[in-house]
Amino acid sequence: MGLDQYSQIWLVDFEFRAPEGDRPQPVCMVAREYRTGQTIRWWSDEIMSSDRPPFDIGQNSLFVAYYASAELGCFLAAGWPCPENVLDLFTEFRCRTNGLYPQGGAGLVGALQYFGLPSIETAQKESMRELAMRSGPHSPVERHQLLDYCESDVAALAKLLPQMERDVDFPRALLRGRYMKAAARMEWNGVPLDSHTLAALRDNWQDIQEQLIEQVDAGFGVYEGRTFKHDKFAEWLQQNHIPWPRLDSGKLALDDRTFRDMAKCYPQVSPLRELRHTLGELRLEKLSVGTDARNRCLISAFRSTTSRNQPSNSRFIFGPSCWLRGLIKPAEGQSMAYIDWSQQEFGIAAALSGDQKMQAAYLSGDPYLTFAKQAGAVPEGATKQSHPRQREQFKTCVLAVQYGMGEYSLAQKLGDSPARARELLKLHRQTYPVYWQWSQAAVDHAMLHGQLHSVFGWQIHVTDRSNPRSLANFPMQANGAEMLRLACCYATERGIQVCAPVHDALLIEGPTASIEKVVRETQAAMSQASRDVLDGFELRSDVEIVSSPNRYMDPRGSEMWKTVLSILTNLSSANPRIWAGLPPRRCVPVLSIINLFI
DNA sequence: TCTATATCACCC
DNA sequence: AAACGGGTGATATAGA
Repeated sequence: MGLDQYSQIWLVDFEFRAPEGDRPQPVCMVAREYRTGQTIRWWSDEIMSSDRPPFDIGQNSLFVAYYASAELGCFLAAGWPCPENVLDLFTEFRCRTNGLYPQGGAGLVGALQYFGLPSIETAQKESMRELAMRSGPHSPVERHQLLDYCESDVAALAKLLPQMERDVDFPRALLRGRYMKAAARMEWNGVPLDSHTLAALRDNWQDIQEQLIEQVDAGFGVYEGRTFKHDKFAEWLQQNHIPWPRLDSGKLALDDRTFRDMAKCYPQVSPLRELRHTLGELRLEKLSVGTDARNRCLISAFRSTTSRNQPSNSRFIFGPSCWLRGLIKPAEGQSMAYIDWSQQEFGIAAALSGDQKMQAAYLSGDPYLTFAKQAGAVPEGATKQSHPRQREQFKTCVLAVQYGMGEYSLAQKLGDSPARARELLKLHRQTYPVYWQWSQAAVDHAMLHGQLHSVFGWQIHVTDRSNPRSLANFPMQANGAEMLRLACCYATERGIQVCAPVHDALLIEGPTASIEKVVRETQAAMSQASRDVLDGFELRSDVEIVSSPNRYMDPRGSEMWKTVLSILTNLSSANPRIWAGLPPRRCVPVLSIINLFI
């Protein structure tokens, strides 16, 4: 298996405009056949007027690109069918060098540098990219320049491929390439948002902040504009004779936990705590929203060391605090569903370790309570309702084990004694000895062989800087990422409108009339993906459906959503132009809103 | 005045 | 020595 199985190998690069949040607009494309050197240069008019690419994309051809989801996004923009076989050299470079942190990064320039190949200057690259991004027509000279630049990237691919070919793990590389097609499709779809409310929040963001600060800070005087000043707070503490914990660095400890603990003895700091919390949550300026009111951003496939997607937290709607997900809203006649695997990492650990008791716990439907039963901590007949506290503790313990948490951290998390944490961890070890052996064996293998890999070949190189807890967690997280990718492939290939992947979940969309059927199909895709990764072991999934005109709401964020929206309502009653679509309401003093959620 | 670092907060 | 895996990003202060 290798390049020789293909009759044609096309190296392809596009230049395109990608206005914030909008779909890519191809500017030009260069494609070169690897062996013959036949080169095709197309400008956007040729791209957009053709219903297929000017080269073969069938079974016997290989499509090669660097970060293929971008090229495939241009395919979608042109209305072209996607290539059968995709080899993405970015992904393969990431896989090959994962954990080694190559000097020049994982971009095309970095990869060339890694192999000692010459590349064009980063500065020149920047200026060309700007030229491509520029709106408006390009002169013939500019066209020529851009096509030359585009071709230089294709030439770089032609130099990179022979360097990388020998180490490309072929069938598996194509599986990763296949995901790039799904990624392009999801980036193309995006997540529908309530642009009206988003605009209102954005427009009034400063006012909301200022009003909140004005009301609360009157009693403190620790803000300067919208900035919380450490030394002013120190002054206030001194005046009020409140001793405050400090960090090792000597600075005041200002995290929410400290505030919470201190509020127990000094309740007068509570309003400040709530204010800081609320202000810290208001981040929506950089959310990337297209002219069609859909949230779109780069999924950044294979960015993290475990091969997870890593979209920008500020641009992606699932990045910021979960109350902002209230902005997710299906268009008229449409429904959406958030479908996530139930206890995915626990299930992966159970399946891959072969620990029968752990598998039984997973299959019971409530792994946490079953763990408690297996450990003899609760009676056989215990339920979520009868033993909520016990269940919560065993749940926390399970999650802690997956992250390699020690007894002291677990004790903190539990709000219980280190002795209790030690006991829980011991119970886990006693109940699931096969899992613990398997986990230790993985870490040993990593240390001995200097690498660790997932079932479909995503690998990490182990260095002396590698953290044993990271290595222990790698099998769960990396195989979870494999599973998600497979599910995205299956779902998008079946024509399901996948809006976004969220690590252990898919957000999908469909007509309300058929949403239940689409959900079933997606769940089937996710089940299939779990069986494929876990050698037949099937993971369940949970579904949350929301239909127009309702909005998506994460229960954890619903209070916050209400609070912010009532402030907005309050502002709009003072100035109706702020939010024209809203019915008039009685004026609610801002302070009462804050008190309400203290 | 600009940049680097530390700290904090959030996501799965 | 630290003791929670994988991340991104905002903010405030210190330092150049």
